[in-house]
Amino acid sequence: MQIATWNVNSLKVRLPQVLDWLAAHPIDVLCLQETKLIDDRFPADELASAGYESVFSGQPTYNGVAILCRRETVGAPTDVVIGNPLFPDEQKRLISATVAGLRVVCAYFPNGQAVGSDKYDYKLRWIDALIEWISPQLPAQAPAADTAGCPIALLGDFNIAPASEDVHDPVAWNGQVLCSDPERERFHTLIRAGFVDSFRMFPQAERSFSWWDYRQLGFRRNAGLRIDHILVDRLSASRLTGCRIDREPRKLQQPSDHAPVVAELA
DNA sequence: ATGGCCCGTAGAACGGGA
Repeated sequence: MQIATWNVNSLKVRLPQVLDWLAAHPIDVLCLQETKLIDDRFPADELASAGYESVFSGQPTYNGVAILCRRETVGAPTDVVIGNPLFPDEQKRLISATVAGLRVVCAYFPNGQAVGSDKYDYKLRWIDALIEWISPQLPAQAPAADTAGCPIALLGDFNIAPASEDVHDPVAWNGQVLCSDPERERFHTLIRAGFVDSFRMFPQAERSFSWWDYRQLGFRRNAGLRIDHILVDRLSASRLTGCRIDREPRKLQQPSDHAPVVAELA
């Protein structure tokens, strides 16, 4: 089973690339962020024709998330939850559903704009509420515990580069938004709670990133950040057979500034 | 040189992204 996440920066613009990518890769579950589409305009029919059932939560202009499920292999998503019940929010950044026994949480973390700004404060509060909401959904790690949840994966654009190795220029980015200690502490709180960073379960090339600035020839210079992640519970992590960032879509004409991340579960 | 690009909403610039 292959699960993936991709911030498409407008699904209207990127739909042909998404369809091409899905046709070329056996992706079973694809989480999208920044669809930037109201629900009435979500291309559910085109995706269904391509074999994917989708659930989505959008708004005009900004944000928007979706989960796409390959009908033939995993069927339609069930038990859909929009947003975080612990954090009422006008911004559409969170959707979760159960797919073939896996709880899939698709998240578009706030950007935060600048350390100390109101948006940064919102980002930290949003993440705190996510942690409070999702931690109890993790399967119990003690074998005797009777509160075990189902396997769970948290995929999305976290807007956090967890460590200096995830940053093309750690000195320039030191303490900046996406790299600040409070953000990284929250990422590690998720790890301590029982999530595993799929990407770091496997050997990876140095300077592996998932986002590159459109400006300054960011992609050509590999001046990027690794901010898109696939976290899975520890038991599911033992089923991982690989995790990779697919840079190919970033090379296309009119690309998203993010590349998709893919993890494979046995 | 603190901005360069891209997207949506506009129907010109501007907010937002990261």
